[in-house]
Amino acid sequence: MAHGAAPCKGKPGGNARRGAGGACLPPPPILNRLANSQDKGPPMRLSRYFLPVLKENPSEAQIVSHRYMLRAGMIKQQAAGIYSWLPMGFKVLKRIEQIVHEEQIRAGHIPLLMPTLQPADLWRESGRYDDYGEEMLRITDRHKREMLYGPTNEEMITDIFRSHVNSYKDLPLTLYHIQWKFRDEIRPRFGVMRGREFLMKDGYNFDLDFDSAIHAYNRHMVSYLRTYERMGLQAIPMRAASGPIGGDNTHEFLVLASTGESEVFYDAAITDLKFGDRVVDYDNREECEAIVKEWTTPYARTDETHDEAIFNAIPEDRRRSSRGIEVGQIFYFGTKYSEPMGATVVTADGARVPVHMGSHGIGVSRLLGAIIEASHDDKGIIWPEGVTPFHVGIVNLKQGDSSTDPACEALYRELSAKGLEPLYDDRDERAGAKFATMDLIGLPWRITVGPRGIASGKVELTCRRTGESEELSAGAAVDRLAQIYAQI
RNA sequence: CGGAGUGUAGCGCAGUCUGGUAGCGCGCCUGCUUUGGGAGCAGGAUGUCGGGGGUUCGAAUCCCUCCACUCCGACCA
Repeated sequence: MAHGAAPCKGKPGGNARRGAGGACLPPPPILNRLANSQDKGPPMRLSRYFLPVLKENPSEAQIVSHRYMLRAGMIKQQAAGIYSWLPMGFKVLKRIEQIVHEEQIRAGHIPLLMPTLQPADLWRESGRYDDYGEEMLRITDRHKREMLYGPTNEEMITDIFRSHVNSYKDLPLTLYHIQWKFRDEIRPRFGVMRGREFLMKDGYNFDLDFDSAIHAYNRHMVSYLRTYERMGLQAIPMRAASGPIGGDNTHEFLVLASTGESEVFYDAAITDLKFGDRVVDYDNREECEAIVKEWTTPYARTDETHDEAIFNAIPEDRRRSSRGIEVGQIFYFGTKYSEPMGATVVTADGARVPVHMGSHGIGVSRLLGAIIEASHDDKGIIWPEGVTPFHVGIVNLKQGDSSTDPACEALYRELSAKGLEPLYDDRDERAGAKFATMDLIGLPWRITVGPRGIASGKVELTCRRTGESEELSAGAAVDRLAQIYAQI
C-alpha cells in the first residue's frame, strides 16, 4: 500500500491519505477547476452549443425542478426514471461531483471505483440477495450467471477490504466512490429526484473499534456540512430512523422544500448555523465531535423519529415543521457486514476481530433537483455560484452591430482569461428572447451589452437572484466577477 | 402491485362519442421589416395518428391484444 510523498493536488486522483486534514488543503476552487479536465468545460458561444430549451412546459413534469431541467435542456428522459444528461445538465452534474470529491479528499477519504454490475453470490453472503426484493435489478449473463445492477456497495467494498487488509495497522480506512446505481423503484417520479438510475457518492469506513468508527461518522457529518454549503444549499442533519440495526447513529441530510418527500420537524435555531470558512483538522476527534454536537443539539428530526414531547419543549416561536428532500445519509452499522463476510483484522495482541463499519451516501444526481427546488423563481432556475454551469452569461443586445460585437468578444476573452466560463449568447435573436433564455437557465450573473451603453463605455451587470443591475465598464465587470468567484 | 389516465409533427394540444383519408399554436426553413423582456407580414417543410391483429368499400376514430409514459396510493437516496 504505497502512498508516498507525492504532491497533493486536491483532485480525485490525488494522493491525499486519510487524515490529510488541514495539512493538505485543495487549492482554491477556480484554480482547481482549471486543473481538472473533467470538470473544466470550455467557455461557450450559444450559437455553437447544444442547449435545446423549451418554451412550453413538457406535460410529464409535475414539479418545478423537473420542469426547469427539461425546459433548460439539461436532461432527456429515456425511460421511466432513466435520463440522458444533455451538455448543460452534465456540466452541473460534474460540478457537484467535483465538490463532493474535493470535500471527501479534504476529509482524508480515498476514492476508488467499483463496477455497476455485481455478482449475485456476494449478496448471498450477506443475506441481502433475497431481502432486497423487486427493487434490485437482476440480470443473467450469457453463461447464465446471476448478476445484479448494484443498488449500493456494502458487500463489494467489504469483499475488497477482506481481500487486502489483515492488520489493525492499516486502519482506519475510508474508501468511497461516485458511481451510478440502480433501484427499480415501483414508481419513479419527479425527474432526477426519484430516478431509477442515479449517481451517488457512497463511502465506507473501516475502523478497529466503536470510538474510532464514531469519529469516522463525525468526520463524514462535518465533511457533508461543508459539501452542501459549498453548493449553496442548506442541508440540515436530522436524526433518522435506524431501521433494524438499532442505535441512533444515523442522520439524514434534508433540504427544506415544499416538494420534499419527508415531513420534518426542527428548531429554527438550527437554520442559523453556518459552517463558513472554518478550517477543520479532520484527524482531531474532539474538534469533529464539537462540530457535530453544534449541529445535532437543536432539535431536528424526520417524522419517523419525531418526538412530540421533546419538540413541544422548544419555545413555540422556534418550532418549525416542513417538508424536506433527503440529499444524504450517514450510518454507523458496526459489524453487520464484516462479521458474516469475514472482514477481520488482527489486533495488537494477536486477536482477530471483525471491523466496525459505516456507510455514508450523498445523492449526487438528485442534488440537481434539490438545488433547483430550493433556488428558483417563476422565470427559471437560479444557480448558486458554486454549481452554476457557466459563471456568467453575456447578452449581446444587437448581434451584428459594429460596437456590441467586438465588445462582447473582448469580454468573452477576458473572462475566459481569468479562469471563468462565460456563456456568450451570440444568436441573432431579439433581446427579449435572450433574456428569457438566460433567466430560464439560471446563470447567477449576466452582462448585458447594448449599443447605447457601449457608446458611453458601459455594460450592465445583473444579479439573477436579486434582479439588481449596475452599469459599469467592461473591465470593472470582469474584475467584479473574478472577485466574486474567487470567494466561492 | 391496486386505482385512474394519456399516447396524433420537435414541444403543447384539437380531432375519436357520431368511420370518409389529419388540423391548430409554438418551434423549424426562406424572404422582407423589426431590434432593451420569448416581434410582424408573406411563403414553406415536417406525421409508420404507440405496435400488432380484426371489423368495414373505407379506421386516428369501432373491436381484440400488446407496449410505453403520467397521476393517486403503498415504497424509496
